[in-house]
Amino acid sequence: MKPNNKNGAGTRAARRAESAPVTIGMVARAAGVSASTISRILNGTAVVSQLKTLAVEKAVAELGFVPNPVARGLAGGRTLSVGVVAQVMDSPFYGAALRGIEDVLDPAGYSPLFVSGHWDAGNEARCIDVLRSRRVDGIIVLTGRLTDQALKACAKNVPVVVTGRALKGPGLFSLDFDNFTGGQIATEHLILLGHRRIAFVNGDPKHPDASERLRGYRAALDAAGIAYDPGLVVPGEYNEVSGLLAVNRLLEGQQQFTAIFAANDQMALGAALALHRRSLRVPEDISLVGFDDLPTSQYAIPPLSTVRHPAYEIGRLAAASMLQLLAGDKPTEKAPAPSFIPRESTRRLRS
Amino acid sequence: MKPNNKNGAGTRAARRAESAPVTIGMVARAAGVSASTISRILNGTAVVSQLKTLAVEKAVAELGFVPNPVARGLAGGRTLSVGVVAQVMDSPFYGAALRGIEDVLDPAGYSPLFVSGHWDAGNEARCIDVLRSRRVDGIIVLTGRLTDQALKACAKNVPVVVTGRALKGPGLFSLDFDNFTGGQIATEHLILLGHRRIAFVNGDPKHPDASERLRGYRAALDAAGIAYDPGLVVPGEYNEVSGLLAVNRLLEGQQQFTAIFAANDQMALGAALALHRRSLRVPEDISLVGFDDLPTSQYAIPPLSTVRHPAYEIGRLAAASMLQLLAGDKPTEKAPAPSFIPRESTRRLRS
DNA sequence: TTGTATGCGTTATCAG
DNA sequence: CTGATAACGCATACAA
Repeated sequence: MKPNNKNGAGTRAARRAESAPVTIGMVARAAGVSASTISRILNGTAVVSQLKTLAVEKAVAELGFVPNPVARGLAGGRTLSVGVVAQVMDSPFYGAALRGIEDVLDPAGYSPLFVSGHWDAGNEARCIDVLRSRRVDGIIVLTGRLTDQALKACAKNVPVVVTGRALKGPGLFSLDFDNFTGGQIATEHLILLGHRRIAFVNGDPKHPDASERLRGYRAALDAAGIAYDPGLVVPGEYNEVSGLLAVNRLLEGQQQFTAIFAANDQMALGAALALHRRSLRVPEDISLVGFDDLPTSQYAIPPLSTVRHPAYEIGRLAAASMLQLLAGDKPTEKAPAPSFIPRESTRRLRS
Repeated sequence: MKPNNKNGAGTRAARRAESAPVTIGMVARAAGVSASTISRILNGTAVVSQLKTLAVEKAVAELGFVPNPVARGLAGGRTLSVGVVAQVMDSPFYGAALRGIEDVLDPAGYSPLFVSGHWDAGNEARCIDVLRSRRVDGIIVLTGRLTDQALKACAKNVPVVVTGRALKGPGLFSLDFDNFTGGQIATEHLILLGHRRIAFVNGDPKHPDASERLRGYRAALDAAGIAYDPGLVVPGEYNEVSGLLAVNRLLEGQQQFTAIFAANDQMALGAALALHRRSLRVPEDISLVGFDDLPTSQYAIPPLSTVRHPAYEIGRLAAASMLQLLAGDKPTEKAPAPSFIPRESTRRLRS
């Protein structure tokens, strides 16, 4: 009989006092089986007799055994964690997506590991390294700036789900929101209300979304036979202050316009304030539409007409796809189509 | 010469193709030293000769060796990760705090592991179990609903930093924002402007913050010799719609008031919309102040006067405190004092 | 100062 | 179907 060190309190283990770090070995002894059997039962790796299964389940329950994910990660390669590369944690848009991801991953027993890329390809690459070093089972990239190539390379080693682009491949799944159509329907809405001089506040050109939304804007203009006027397109950076500045520039440039389409809600809100400062009323004097439908947009004054970009839902779908990939299945999720949410910031052009 | 299995592609390792999972052993061979030495150099556990140190550093750089946190966690007990119990990922307030935490933890080599408690004590307890099972080195709890006792118990096993309450102890540090004073200065501001009928939109009573802010409101009233009128205090839930509803209730209740103090900005924004719907202008007819100073509040129409509650900064401080705790030091950080940010939603009562 | 042996808690491999 | 036994990659006590 070999000496069993059941006395606990080993050198290092002692640090983590009482709080019962029950190990698989303890369960094994309690149930009168080997550790391998426990592992097999818990993971469904092989069939074991009813008898032992019951005994083990009982022991597990009584001792309150919880497998150590760290050890599990080292031994088996699975850590039951998936990395999420977001860009900025505190953007209302990403926040919702993260919640969606968490809501799906959690019930499946997976933990998300969030890291921020800060809209920088190099930084995103570093994030991926961190995640991989932590042995995440999969990586979700929320609309990053990494090259398609980098993503494909990454997918060779670990399942990848990416939003904001179309890019399928082995171990790689993408969920692409249709920003083009989004930009189009927003513009069409304004055109339908009689507007012809429609300004566009562009998003950060570094974001792939932005150019698509602009393309949609131009397509709608084209379809309505309205000439594209570059003077009506002003740059922005997807935040409130840039929307405010953009409208100031527009106004100072003596541009004539009756409506503004901002490439996201945050800029639209900034634009609204700029108009307010000049005593221009929305929508009486100027119609305004945004993009994203942030939770706060419906409480803006006036409530903002916008294109719904369901971040929470996209987060859920991305996580669900990852779960499929992890299970060895081929994901079939599809990003929801954009839809227009008319509220009170737009109105028919007075003729 | 023992057979060195340098051929790579072992049974399981094969799965993670190429992408160089450089191990400490490979560096050891390359540098001509033992693995222990590498470990010692990387962790500063012991003094090693300049010569070997240089050789190792060179090998590490050339091979691009990155210690595997998983293995490190199993062996040493440290995972270089700290758990963060937030409540709702997509609240603008928590978003900022999370960013602050990440910004401090990341340079220190620690990864945050975010989990959402959803304002439920039971759920928070479960979150802590998850975090502990993942062997995080420390836990940051952002204003949860756990009992002080539960927190103290937890701190026995792992360092804990908690915001939103005063609760020091061994391995336990707290960062308490002064909500009382915050409520007080907001109310004082309105009183100074000549307002005496000041409505208060309360926060979710389940949040500890809310009652403190209310207490501050009452204290300011008292100090100014204004009688407290329960009819002017209406319940809210810390979100926009509840602020809107609260004001509706106030208006329908035929209450007379010239100013509103909402216990957070989100409710203040909802309140603003409710007033707008009734054609009551802010601040001409009603003055409005919020609490938190969300990034969007300065772009509200009109820009919202509010109490600054620096979420990002608090996140940073919490993370910094955790780093101290982890280093064996006693944290000395202190939550910033609340300050009032006058903007355009308040004005002197016309006499 | 440095290398060797051992262990961390699981999973995977291989005999039975 | 089941139990030893060997990894997993690193940190540490121990010996040198």
